Amino acid sequence: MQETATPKRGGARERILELAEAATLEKGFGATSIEELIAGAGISKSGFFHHFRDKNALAKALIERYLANDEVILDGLFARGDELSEDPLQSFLIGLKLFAEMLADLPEAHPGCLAASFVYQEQLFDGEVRALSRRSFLRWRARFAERFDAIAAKYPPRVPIDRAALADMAAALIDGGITLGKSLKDAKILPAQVLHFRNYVRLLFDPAI
Amino acid sequence: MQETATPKRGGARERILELAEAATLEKGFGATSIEELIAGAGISKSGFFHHFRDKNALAKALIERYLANDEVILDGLFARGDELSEDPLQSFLIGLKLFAEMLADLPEAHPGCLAASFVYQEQLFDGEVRALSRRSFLRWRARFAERFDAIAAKYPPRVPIDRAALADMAAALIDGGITLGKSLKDAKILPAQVLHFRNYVRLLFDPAI
DNA sequence: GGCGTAGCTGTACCGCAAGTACGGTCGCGG
DNA sequence: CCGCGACCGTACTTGCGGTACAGCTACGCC
Repeated sequence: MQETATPKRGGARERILELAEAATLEKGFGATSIEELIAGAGISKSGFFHHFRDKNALAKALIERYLANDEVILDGLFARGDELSEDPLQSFLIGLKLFAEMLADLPEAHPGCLAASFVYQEQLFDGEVRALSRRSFLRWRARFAERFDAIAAKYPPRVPIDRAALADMAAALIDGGITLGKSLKDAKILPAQVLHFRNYVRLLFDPAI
Repeated sequence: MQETATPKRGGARERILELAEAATLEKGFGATSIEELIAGAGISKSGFFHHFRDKNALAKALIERYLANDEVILDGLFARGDELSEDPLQSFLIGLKLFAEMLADLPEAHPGCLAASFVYQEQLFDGEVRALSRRSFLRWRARFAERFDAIAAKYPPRVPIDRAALADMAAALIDGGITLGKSLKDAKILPAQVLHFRNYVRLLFDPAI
């Protein structure tokens, strides 16, 4: 974690993205000025516009980075769940628990969901940005729905359910949990909601309960 | 739906709030310019600042109006649930169903949750605005938790639950459902999520399932 | 009937942030 | 040594939030 005191040549783009992500999650994209970013990154305004055509391009790069990173993390957790159990239900429940634990272990509250924060907040994003988060949501829906299919095939659900809606529930709960936690400044809300979702899945499928 | 062609004297404040709410939910508060509001409302810039000290005051008035309106609507639905059944669980389930039906009957997708849209998006709001939505969340948590107490007293839950976290789940699901519905432009997501919450409550408490 | 006040209009101006334009500099690989 | 990518510097335009005043009008109230 080297300080930006040294205006090291090269890598300015990465520094900008880092600063912009933190600032956006803290106070919103609109409230994050280019001037504050270039001051923090130690580059000039021309330097900024050399890397990003305009603020919109920054938003796009930001969310691409964010979504890719999220995907790696979550994939890792559920892959670990698959390693620890062959049962589709158990491995999914393990994945959820690992996720909740990871969230609970964050020193502060989860900084926020960039994708969600961009859903509100300006049309500006010429549709490209919205399309990006849209596709990301759909990918998660498909991925979760697939797991629910495998689970339902082995454990008939207690009540009939719509796999897509159940997958959406995870996304909605995570997003809403982040928002709620942010508003109430309570880091425990988000992991608690993930565990509630886990509990719901158990009540739906787990015959042992 | 009368056009604002007639610059009717009086009521400009109300017109501003109406326009500002729609614009904020569509593209964000930051992207909503005062100039576009006064153009739409047919008043001058001085007129705007006569009603609102600054943009922050507009945000505050906006969210006050929004939260009060929400409260009236939701209270009405759950009061109706209480009328239709004396059983705490049943009346709550009825309230949730009425809520889901109301959401499903909206011609378009729910326009969005102002409280949530203000959680991200600028520190600007001198804390007053954040405090408002914060208190609103806490009030809902208390109100729902009370109902869960009554329900749990009569129907012991299938698994131990935290009443506050369960109340938060409703808020998180609604907020996340709105966001998801907005992003995917699918009006059915939100009511589906409310019904999922209802389903969870049933699985937790209803002995008949 | 005079008087204040709410609800505006109009004009002029400031500061800041986004974005444009364009020329110059430095280091590195071919 | 040439070009190109990664910048720096300066200067300028535009739009928006916000300030500062001066004035106008309809309505309610003592």
